[in-house]
Amino acid sequence: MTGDSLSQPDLPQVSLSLFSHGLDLDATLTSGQSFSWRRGMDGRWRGWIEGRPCLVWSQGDALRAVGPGLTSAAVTTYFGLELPIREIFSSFPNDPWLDKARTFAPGLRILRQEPWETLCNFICSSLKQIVQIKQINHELRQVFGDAIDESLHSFPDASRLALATEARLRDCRLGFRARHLFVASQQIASSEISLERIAGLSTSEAREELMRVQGVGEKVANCILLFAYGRPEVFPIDVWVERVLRRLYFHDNPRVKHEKLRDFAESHFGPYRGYAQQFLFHWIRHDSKALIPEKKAAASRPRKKSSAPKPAQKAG
DNA sequence: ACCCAGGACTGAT
DNA sequence: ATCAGTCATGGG
Repeated sequence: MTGDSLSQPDLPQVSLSLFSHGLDLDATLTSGQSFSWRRGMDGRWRGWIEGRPCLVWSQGDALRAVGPGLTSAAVTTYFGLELPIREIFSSFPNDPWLDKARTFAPGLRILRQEPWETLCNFICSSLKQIVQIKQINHELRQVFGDAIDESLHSFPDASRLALATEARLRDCRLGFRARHLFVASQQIASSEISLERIAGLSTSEAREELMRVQGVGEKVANCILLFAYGRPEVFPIDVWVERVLRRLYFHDNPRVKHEKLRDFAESHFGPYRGYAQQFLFHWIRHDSKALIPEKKAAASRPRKKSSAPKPAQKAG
């Protein structure tokens, strides 16, 4: 079980120290975009960058990373350290809710992950909690991945999962998602759909192509575009984000349709609305005071600022 | 026991 | 084109 089937060539250990630009690892790695990082007792995170195992942690203003074959370019791209975060923030609208969300975790960033694993993670995300998606990711690695050591396994590629059976996938707690993941693996392994080609398409074309994959609808496609293909303008609306939009932005219109929420987000949150979405998502899931019951919310809703987000005047 | 979870697919209108 | 029903499973 050790040694002969290692997928990792024997690369030299690399230790990096990069300027973190305010990156908050804890917020970023617990914000429901990646599912393979685990925090050790020492607060350091063990996970994967470009298919290689590594250890990352914050040290003052530095982001430290250690792992075999690691490059500063890989770490920089993965954590989005090259992106103009000040410009992203200044592009946000004047919006008290978004301000609260951003203040709650200003170091939250959007990762640029591998498309295949991200595709699998979000196919498995349907009606699953984040802790369960992490469990499924771990299970898929243990059962189908290559062993780096006893408890560390790479994520299986599409051709590997395509050789499995739906029943064996189902054993990884996948439930009804087993068929989706199985068919998706075959679609990718057979090159019926090319994840590499999608990188060169426009966002709308890429979304259309991703939705040809079994188990990928609009929301999952948007998550893949945002968290793997670096498209900051997509705004995934899951049950939590929909809840925020309804309660905080459309309080006066309880029957507003999903389509209207999508159109509002497109026009309201600016060109980096994917980041706005992620701040809102992380805020409502981790701040117990973010979403309070409706009647109290109405009482404590900010009123002073006249430039508050328009709560969708009159559903047209 | 009950409700919910980073939804997608299907078949009936 | 919209719309309810259905799909497994585990956490709280």
